[in-house]
Amino acid sequence: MAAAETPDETTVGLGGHPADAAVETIHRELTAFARRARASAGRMHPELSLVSYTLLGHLEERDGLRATDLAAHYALDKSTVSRQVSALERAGLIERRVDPDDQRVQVLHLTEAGRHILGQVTESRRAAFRERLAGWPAQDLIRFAAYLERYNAWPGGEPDRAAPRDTYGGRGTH
Amino acid sequence: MAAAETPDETTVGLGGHPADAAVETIHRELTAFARRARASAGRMHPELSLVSYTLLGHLEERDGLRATDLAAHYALDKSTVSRQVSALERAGLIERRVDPDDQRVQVLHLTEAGRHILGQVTESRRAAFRERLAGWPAQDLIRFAAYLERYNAWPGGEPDRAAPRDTYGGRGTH
DNA sequence: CTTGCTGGTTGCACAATACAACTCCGCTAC
DNA sequence: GTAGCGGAGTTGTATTGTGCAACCAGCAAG
Repeated sequence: MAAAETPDETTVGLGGHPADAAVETIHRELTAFARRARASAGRMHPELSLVSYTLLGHLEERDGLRATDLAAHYALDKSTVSRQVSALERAGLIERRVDPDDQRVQVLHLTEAGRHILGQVTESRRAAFRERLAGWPAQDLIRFAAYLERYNAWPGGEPDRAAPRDTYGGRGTH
Repeated sequence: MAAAETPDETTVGLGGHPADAAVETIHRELTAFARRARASAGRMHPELSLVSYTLLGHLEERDGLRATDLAAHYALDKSTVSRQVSALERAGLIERRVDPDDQRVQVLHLTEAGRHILGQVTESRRAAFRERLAGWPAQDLIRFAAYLERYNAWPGGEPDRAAPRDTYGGRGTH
């Protein structure tokens, strides 16, 4: 799957090639998707914003993360995460516990309620996705999923813990 | 989390099958992407927010759209579009002209400045995407692009003009 | 002309976010 | 030890995108 070869920038680097158009399309479609994701997510579950949902989902996968981890993972400011986490805690969906090894650190855990809500939301979100993907051949689904994973896994894209994240030239104003 | 999988497989596949996992992955990855798109876009081009960029891009493709069209297309509230359009106009990137056939309607056009800026932003955004997609075989790029298009083209998803948008049925009075 | 619909704008509220200043804590150097 | 540095979180402040509701302005029927 790696397809590490194809070093030929020629494939993706030159204007006018089908591949170039593809990049353009990917760019546009992904952006369009992003534009809507938030809106629809909000409509579906007023209870859980897209952010909250995402954070919660992340916690479900890896219990015991620190706020900083989440911030790094999503390229969010710590303050944002802090507030989101506070909200989540206030809502009783997660718990913050001080790491015995390092008093500065707060380890985050999903509560039962959190797990429950997350389950519901995931279920209905998944249903929507499934509906949307109905009719797709399994083969395509698998490939699509793989592409997305590959895309998101780009180094610098998801600096999971201790990551440089110079992807975007650091602090911007690029 | 594919634990309690309700096997309504008729849709995309059979519970617990690779296809189902794929849907799950698509769901997760797409969401993760959405979470970041905005942030990175903002960092890259303070000049043009993701929304503005998107709207502008849309106008480039189809000159002479109405604000309502954009709203429907992106599932945004008309007020939001109205404000964005105003901003864009204030910035001299687009022009609003009254439709001679219907005085209520404002037809939107890109100005030269708008086209120019859009070109720049598109170029650098494309560069980023291209960098990220470098090394992908052309075949994969094309397929990926096609998948995304197919995904976004879902009937309820992009109600171009006259949109029922009952996709997400519930009007979560937020 | 009155009613009703559609496109658009404005007032208001709110959520998400960034940035900066600050507190706490742990670690290292003196 | 104490001082100072750096990392984790929190809080203050401002900005932006957003939706909803109320509103105004044309068009189309009756």
